[in-house]
Amino acid sequence: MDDLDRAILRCLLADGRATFHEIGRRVRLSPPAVKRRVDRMLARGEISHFTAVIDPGSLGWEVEAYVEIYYDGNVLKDELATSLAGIPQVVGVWNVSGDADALVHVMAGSIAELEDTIEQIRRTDRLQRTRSAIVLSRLFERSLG
Amino acid sequence: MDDLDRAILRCLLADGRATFHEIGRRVRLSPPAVKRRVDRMLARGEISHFTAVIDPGSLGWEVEAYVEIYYDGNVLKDELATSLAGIPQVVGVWNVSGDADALVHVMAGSIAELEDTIEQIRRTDRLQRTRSAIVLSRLFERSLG
DNA sequence: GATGAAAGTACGCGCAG
DNA sequence: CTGCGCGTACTTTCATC
Repeated sequence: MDDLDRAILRCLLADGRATFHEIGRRVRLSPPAVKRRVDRMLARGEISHFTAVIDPGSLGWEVEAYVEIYYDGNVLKDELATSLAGIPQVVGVWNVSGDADALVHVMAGSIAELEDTIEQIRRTDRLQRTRSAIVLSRLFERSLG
Repeated sequence: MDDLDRAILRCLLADGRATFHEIGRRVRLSPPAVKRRVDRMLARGEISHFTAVIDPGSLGWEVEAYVEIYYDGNVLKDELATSLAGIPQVVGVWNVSGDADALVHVMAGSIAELEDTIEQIRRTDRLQRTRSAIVLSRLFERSLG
């Protein structure tokens, strides 16, 4: 991972479908050289994969919330992951240090659906309480370059 | 946005560099038909753009935290966004309802850098206090399909 | 379907260890 | 002298009309 790789990465973060030709033009490298470096970054896991960034709103995901969960005693990571992965509205879960034990990212179509989802989260085994923050607006979001 | 569009979207979420041929093979559509639909989704803003998903760890971003911020009185969205956008470690900011006023997503190379970053966030105008949750592990993260 | 562009592959060269 | 990484040339596949 040198400066050239980082420059290629910046191009791919900005446009994940950029051609090797176009990237090569920007970083002054031939298309095959760019491909080799991209393949290497993929093999090393530096690039996980490529994806489309979608607008949640235009897909009907109007409500977003971050829900802290507090549990009673010890809960295994796998246990928690498995039970929460079964809820489609749960799009991310992180174990955290601090007051709460875990942070859950929820996307829902409506406030009612959010309520249902939190209700479902609360049914998780040994879950003590939750503390929610509903997203009012995204101020900004950027990819790490 | 019909089922066919959603099927195409699923392909692009799984592989943002998939060719129109490959997508067409999966959804039983000709490559030009796929392209027209993708272009339409881009034009409508349903697909925002394409990008590479990178592994934060292999790029040196070893520490991740969510920082709630509480401010004193009213703070304008633009004001907050502008001042926090100046901190490179701040990768996302959302205004939220609940106890806190905003939620800040922070990525840092080390605990020391995280400390510095929180210190910087605290220097934001009219900021009263912060409450941090350091991410211990990602249990899972998925894209909304 | 046809054409032009990009991806993928093979081979040889130059440079650093 | 070996390994790595680039570029050129060529074939296959894809995009676009």
